[in-house]
Amino acid sequence: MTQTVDRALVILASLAEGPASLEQAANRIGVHKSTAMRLLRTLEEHGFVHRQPDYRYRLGGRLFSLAQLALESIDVRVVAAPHLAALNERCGHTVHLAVHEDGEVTYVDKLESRYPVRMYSRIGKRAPLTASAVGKVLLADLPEARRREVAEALEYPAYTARSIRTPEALLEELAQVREQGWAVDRSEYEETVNCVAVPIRGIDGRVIAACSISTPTVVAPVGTLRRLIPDLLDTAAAVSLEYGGGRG
Amino acid sequence: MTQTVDRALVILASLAEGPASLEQAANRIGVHKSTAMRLLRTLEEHGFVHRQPDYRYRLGGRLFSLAQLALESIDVRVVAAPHLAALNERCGHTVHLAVHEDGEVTYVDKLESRYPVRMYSRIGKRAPLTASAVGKVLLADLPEARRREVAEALEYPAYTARSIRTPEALLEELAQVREQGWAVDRSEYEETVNCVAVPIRGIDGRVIAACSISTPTVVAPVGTLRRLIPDLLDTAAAVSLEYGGGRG
DNA sequence: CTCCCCGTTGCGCCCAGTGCAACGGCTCTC
DNA sequence: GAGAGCCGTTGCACTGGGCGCAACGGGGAG
Repeated sequence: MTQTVDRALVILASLAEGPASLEQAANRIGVHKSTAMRLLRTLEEHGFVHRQPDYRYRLGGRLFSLAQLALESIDVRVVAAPHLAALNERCGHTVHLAVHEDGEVTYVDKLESRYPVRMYSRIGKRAPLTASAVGKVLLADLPEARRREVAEALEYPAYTARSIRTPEALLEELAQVREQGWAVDRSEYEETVNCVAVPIRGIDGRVIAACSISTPTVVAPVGTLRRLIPDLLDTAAAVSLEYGGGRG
Repeated sequence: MTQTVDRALVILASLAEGPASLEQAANRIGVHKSTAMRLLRTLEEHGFVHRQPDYRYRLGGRLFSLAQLALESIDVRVVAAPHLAALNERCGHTVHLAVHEDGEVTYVDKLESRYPVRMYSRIGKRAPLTASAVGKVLLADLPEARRREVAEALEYPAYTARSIRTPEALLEELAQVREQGWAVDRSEYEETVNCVAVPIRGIDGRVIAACSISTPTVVAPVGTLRRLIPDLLDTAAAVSLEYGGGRG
């Protein structure tokens, strides 16, 4: 679109192949060296390229700080919304989007079931990490040490007869979740609700959110819910991909 | 320097504060929204910004791939050279710059001692990881698991009477190196040579190279060498800082 | 000392980037 | 349901700024 910016970005990308002198850089994008110099100077002023003592240019530290900030500033909800809507359209059940926040699960988005019997929840509602499918998915991705630390610190109330009651049991289940790539909640929080969840991953591969389908036990037994996992996984994959900007 | 590129980079940096609509972005840098749009489009074509489903712009995945590539393409030698020269000027001893390569240490730069009795070495020379101060520094930064793995795989020849002979002894010493931030070699490779080394860190904090001062034992005992450590640490810090592009 | 290489700078041309204004799809309101 | 307002998009004419050229200068090699 705009020629100048276009050239500047091409020259920046070309530096990814390795440091270059002024003339090399100019040749790479086919412009006069004076033009390349002005572009590189501007990039340098902003820290996107760095000048080595031998006068060659290389990629600069600003790229790192920006990449770091980008990870934090991205809003998952917006990216996920249409995909969740499509999933909800297909299966008709309650769909949730949740993130890990202060030792609890927070539901940041929700689409209502089309079935007459619905489970209660709302956006902003919080749930225990120990007794929800989304909680397990979010915990399972933590590094081994941190996972153990969190598991030890959590409380394990008996929400139902099936609730997980010990750190050991939780860690064992998390290992399984890591392996199979999805988690299930069989009436572990509310007696009448089952749930399956899958991870949504950020650009760096880390889990940033979890996406789930929840159903009252009277509407769908766990077996029925399991058959929805492929669709759920596809949805999460689509969100992860788009969230990554297609590149990365 | 060039107005267009300058504006594009400012708009890019402003997105680090969070996603923005077209008008917000235009206001942030004080240009007409049509101008901002052209800039953002160009940035988008190159993947530096990404458009969310709600039409807002956020930082794009290209930043991550570039940041990744930058880590690999940076040439430590060029950045370190003047600092090493200054260090050599001050202390008069042999100064080395070394990196970890294929299970050995490779000296990538060297400045000669001003003393008549000199140790032998040259750029490109390789040395064992187990019996050199630079080797210990480079090993000490590896993650725990990888460190143990490498330690197990290495050989432990008796270069001298003081050479480290077992993985256990090496790992114990590496723990100390991690703690104190520098490593020493007391005639462990060559009977007549002592050496102290410190790490040079990349933008991500990982050790990318090691810098050392080596002396024949007849010129300086270990005690004398230890007094040079602060200067050595300052030198390494200066290199690390410049290597990071001043930002990051 | 001269030559050569490469980064730097001043200059004039003209193209490309800019701001304006009109368009259109969308949502909210009455 | 019509109107209003918001915001992204597009076509256009102007001119400012980006462009290539050519000359300068410093450092290294022969």
